[in-house]
Amino acid sequence: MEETLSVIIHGCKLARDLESNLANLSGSPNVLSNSCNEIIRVFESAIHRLSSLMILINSSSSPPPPPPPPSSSYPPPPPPHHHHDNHQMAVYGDTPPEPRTTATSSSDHHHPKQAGVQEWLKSSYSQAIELLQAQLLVDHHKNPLMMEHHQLGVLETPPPPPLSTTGSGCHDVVNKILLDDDHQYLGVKKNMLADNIINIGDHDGELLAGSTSTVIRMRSSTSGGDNQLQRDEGSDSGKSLPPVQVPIRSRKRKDGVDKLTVKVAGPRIGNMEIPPDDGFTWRKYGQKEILGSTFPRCTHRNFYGCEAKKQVQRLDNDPNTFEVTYYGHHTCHISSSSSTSTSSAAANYMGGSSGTGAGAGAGAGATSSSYVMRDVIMDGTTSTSSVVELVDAIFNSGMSSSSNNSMDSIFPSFHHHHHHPQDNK
DNA sequence: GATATTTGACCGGA
DNA sequence: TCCGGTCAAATATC
Repeated sequence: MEETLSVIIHGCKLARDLESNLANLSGSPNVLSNSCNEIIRVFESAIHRLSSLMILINSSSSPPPPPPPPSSSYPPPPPPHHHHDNHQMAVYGDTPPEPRTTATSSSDHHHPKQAGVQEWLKSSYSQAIELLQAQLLVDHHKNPLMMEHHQLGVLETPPPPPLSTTGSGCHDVVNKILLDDDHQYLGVKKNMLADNIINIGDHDGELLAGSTSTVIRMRSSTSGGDNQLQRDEGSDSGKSLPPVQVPIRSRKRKDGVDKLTVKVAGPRIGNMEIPPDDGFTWRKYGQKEILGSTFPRCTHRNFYGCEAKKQVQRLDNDPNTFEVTYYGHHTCHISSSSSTSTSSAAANYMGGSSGTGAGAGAGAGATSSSYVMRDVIMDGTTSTSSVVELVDAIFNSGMSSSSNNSMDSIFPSFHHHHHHPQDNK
């Protein structure tokens, strides 16, 4: 029994560690995912031990032992629910509740704890992301520099090789994340990083990445100006961020909305004219020829009253790469059905998506985007949604292609909440 | 008909 | 004044 309790305690410890490092790991979705998996494994082990113990006790007609003490850090598992139900992670009570069904299954009743924990950790992915994002935002507000330090510290940044969109490089990054972040115990989940994700960084910053030097950067744009902090710890390990908070000046949108820029490799198959689907539903509302750019800049907005926007600019020097800049934050969880998505393995990145890229045919069907990446990073103080979603995107590289990638299946109700963009005006 | 994209025009910031 | 973001009517698709 003591051993079982120690397992439970270990699980609680892991959960607490995860909670305490949530902000720090916001840029390492793979680490988070593995942490969750580890926690699940630990508790599953505890459940199995307890089950065996109970069998022994029952066989000897002894009174059943008291239930294992619940984790003080993590709340009890949520009520039984359908696998695809989108319920909130109760542990992070600040996350807005999502619609959930009241469906219960017999299997859930058989192993409420196991099912609860697993469901909690596995089926609340989007919630976790949102949560993470909120947490990240809070911490980022507290100490932007430290956040960036964390972000950069997690990802080692070797000298960028020639820009490449091959997946192997991204996988290398994942490995680095796990190893460098001292979370080896979590293991390495390969093939998680979207191949399409080439770089995440400040819109005005230089390109940091190649496939093996992908960097997730968190930049602050709390104040205007271009004098933003340009630090790349990964590539220059000799530098260390000072423990003091230095004013960070970065470009801030005139309307005060922060932005997040990522570079996304275009699809390697299918229509290479459009960026991959980022998992959100976007509506293109503008296209502008930009001086000095070969390709026009497309502007997209999100539906559903969400204030998020994004701009998609194909790079002149690398037409297969799209620079996607996200503004604002998502207040929705909408996602396109990705019916036309090239769906790259790349994760669906931020909130919205879509697009059909320039020249794409219009039509309702076009709403599904082909951009592939989900939010990634926000470089602004008020930005809230992106970082997490980037994470989401990264993780979704493996998930998104699966049947449950369809956000529609997760948020079917959104189909009934379409709002014409004009409504938002 | 509903919904989404295209595209020229308008407007504001630098 | 130029550049770029947004608007909104026209157009396309389902």
